[in-house]
Amino acid sequence: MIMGKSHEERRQEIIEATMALSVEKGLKKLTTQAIADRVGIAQPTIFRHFKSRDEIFGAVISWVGESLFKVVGGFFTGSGPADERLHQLILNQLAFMNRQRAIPRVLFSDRLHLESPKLKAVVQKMMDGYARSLIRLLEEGVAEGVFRQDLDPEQTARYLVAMIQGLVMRWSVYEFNFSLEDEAEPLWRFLWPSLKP
Amino acid sequence: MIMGKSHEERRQEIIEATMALSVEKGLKKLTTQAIADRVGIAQPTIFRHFKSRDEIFGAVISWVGESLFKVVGGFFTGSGPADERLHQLILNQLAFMNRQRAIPRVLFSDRLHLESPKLKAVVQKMMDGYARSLIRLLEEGVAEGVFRQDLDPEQTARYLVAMIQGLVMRWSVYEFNFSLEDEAEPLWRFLWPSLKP
DNA sequence: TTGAAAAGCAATCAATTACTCACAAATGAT
DNA sequence: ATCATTTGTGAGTAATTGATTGCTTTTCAA
Repeated sequence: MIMGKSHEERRQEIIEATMALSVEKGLKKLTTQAIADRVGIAQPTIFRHFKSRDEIFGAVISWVGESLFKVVGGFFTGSGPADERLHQLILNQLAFMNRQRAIPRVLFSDRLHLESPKLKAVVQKMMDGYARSLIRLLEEGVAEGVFRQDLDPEQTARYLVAMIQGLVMRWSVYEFNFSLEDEAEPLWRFLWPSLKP
Repeated sequence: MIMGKSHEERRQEIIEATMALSVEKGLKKLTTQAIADRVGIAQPTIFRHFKSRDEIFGAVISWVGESLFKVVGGFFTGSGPADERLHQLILNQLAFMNRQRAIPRVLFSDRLHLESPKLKAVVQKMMDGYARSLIRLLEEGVAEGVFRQDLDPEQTARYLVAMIQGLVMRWSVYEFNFSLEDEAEPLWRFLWPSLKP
């Protein structure tokens, strides 16, 4: 019997295996057995490190959310003109998702939402926080005069989130067969006329 | 034993029960037992009318797709200025989805896509046909001069689809707690600056 | 060195669920 | 009216899968 890993190391291995499998196989085949096989441990050992299957997904969601916030958080509160920060935000967010393919499979999955009200609440809380930061950024831009004066920040934030989420879902459905990162600049050029003063 | 219904009637009942349940409970609880209970028949009777569970979903997808095309098809090929047709298309499509809540739960569900390659192909074929019609409409608008001359029809079609799909997914995740139809006009006003000449 | 705690596993449970089968009841064309 | 076809059902099967249990092995601090 090999027991090289500590509790925390194993937890992280399980989280990473879960994300990798969500990309490769989708959530249907994401059984505790499949995760255990991927990690190289027996299926019941999973439950030494997580109380339940849902707890694994919860940990994955938290990990992804924190990673995403590390990447884009700076643009919400950083200095510089709001339009340029929004531009960079979209660029960096799509580039991050381009690397972290588990995001659409786990975070944007309607499956998790409808199966587990608890996980749904976790995701919604994250999304709401993201939306609030985006609204603030848009408000700053309107005040600075770099966006349309009659721009509705809440509405615009909804549309921006919807657009990005729709794009990412499409990218996921098409098996990631195009570069999400390369889509960022054209998207910004398309959106800019609706934002500019 | 009551056997009032013909084969076709039962099939339709099963399709409608499946759609209703997808709205109420999501796909997780969408078992053949639940469908049978809803229709008021025994669970094995389901399999007198459908060869498999996937065949039910296939029938639902086809039915929804045909219904949607009946509503929006006219705007693709109709007469009149392309910008006004696009405007009406978005209005009518969101109004239709506002009534047919099963669409995001079934058609836009990543679950079906990843679970059944066959159903995924059916949905993608429908989506591709929709996108092609939209591209043609945009091309006509550019030729008419009612849209920007440097507008890229394929790219714009992708963005429009992504935006609508993102909005509808959000609406579904939030349990349909706002009117999708009321979102259509503001959405059009937001998008128009990116389309107009 | 040692012994309690942690990490591992084989075996198994319990629940779920799509699907089958043998047979009964209803239907409808002749 | 009759009987072949269709529609229906209760009972059961096989497969999947999250989670438990009892026991073994490894780890590591005292």
